[in-house]
Amino acid sequence: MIAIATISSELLHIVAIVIKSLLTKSMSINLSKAHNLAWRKFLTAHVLLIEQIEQDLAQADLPSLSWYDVLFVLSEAPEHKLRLHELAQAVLLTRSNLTRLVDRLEVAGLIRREQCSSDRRGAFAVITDEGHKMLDRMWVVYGQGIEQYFACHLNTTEVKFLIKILNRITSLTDN
Amino acid sequence: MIAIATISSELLHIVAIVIKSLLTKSMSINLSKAHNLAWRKFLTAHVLLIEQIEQDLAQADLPSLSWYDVLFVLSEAPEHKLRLHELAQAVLLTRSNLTRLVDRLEVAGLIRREQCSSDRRGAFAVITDEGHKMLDRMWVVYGQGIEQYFACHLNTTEVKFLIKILNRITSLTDN
DNA sequence: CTGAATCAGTTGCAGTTGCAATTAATTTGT
DNA sequence: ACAAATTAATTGCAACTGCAACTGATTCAG
Repeated sequence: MIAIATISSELLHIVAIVIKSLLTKSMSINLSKAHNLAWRKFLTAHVLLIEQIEQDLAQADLPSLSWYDVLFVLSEAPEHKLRLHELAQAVLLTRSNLTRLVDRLEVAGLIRREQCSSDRRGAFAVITDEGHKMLDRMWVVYGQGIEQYFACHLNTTEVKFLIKILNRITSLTDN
Repeated sequence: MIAIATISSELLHIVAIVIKSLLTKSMSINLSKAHNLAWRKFLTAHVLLIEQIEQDLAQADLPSLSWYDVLFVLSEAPEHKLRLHELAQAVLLTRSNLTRLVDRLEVAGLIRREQCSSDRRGAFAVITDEGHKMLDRMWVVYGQGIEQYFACHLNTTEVKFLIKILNRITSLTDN
C-alpha cells in the first residue's frame, strides 16, 4: 500500500509536469502567425500615427499630445478640476511624471494648482481660460489627425467591432 | 458691369469661406463619437499592454522591448546583420536613437558592429550568439505576454479583421 | 490617544529621447 | 574631374521618463 501510494504520488507529480508543459506548448501554438502579425501591426500603427500627429502639432506650434490629454480630461471633469492623483490615473501617467507635466502646464498658464481644503496634502489641477483656448486650438489639428490617419479608414461597422475588441483587451488586462 | 464683377468676386470669396466651413464641419461630424472612442481605446490599450509587458520583462530581469525589436529584426535579417540605417527604419527609431541603442546592446555583448567594406561610412549591426540566447529568453516572456494580454482575446476571424484594418491604417498613413 | 502604516505629492538621479549640429564618405551635375 | 549636395553615423544638449527616496498629512489598530 505504501509503495502504491508513493508511486501514485510520483505519478501525480509527473502528470502535473506533463500537463504544465502541454499547456505551455499549446499556448505558443495558439499564438498563431496571424496573432503575432496583428500584434506587430498594432505596434507599428501606433508608432506611425502618434509620430504623424505629434509632427502635425509641432508644425502648428502646438504642444504635444500629453498636454492635450491633461487639458481634455480637466475640461470634462466636474468644475474643470481634478485631484492630481485622479488626473494621473485618467491620463495613465505615474504620479511623478504627472507632477512635472502639471508644472509645465502651469508655467504655460494653461492650468493652475489649487489647495484642497479637505486634505491638506492634496492639490487640484484646474484648467484656465487659456487652457480651454489651447485645448480648442489643439483639437483643430488633433481631431483632423485622428480623422485622416485613423477614422477615415473605418466604417461604422468596423469601428464598433474595433471598440468591442479593444474593450476586451483593455478590460481583461486589469487582472 | 464693374459693380457686378465686384459683387461676384465678393460672393465668390464668401462662397469659398462657407464651403470651407462646411467642409470643416463635415469633418468634425464624420469624426463620430464612435471613431473618437475607438481612437481613445486604441491609445489606452497600447499603454496598458506595453506597460504590462515591460513590467513582466523587468520582473524576469530582462531588458526592454526595444532591445527585443533590434535582436529580432537582426535574427531575421540575411546573415543576421543589417546596416544601421536599415535597422533604424525596421524598428521605427531615429538614427541617433538607434546609434545609442546599438551602443548599449553592444556593451551588453548582444550585438557587435562590423565595418562595411563597400561604404566606409557605414556599419553593420550583427547579432551575436549571446544575442540569440537573449532573444530566446525574452521571447518566453514576451510571447506569453502577447498571448495572455492580446491574442487570447481574438479568435481567428477577429484577428484577420484586425489585421485588415491595421493594414489600411498603416499603409495609407505613408502619404 | 498614539505609534505604525498608508497616502498625496514632490524631488533627485540615472537613463532615454528628440532635435540640431558635426564628421566623414559617397554621389551628382557640369 | 571636382565642387556642391546628399547620405551614414555620431555627438551635444535640453527635455522627458521611470524609479526610489523623501516630506508632510491622514488613517487605522490596539
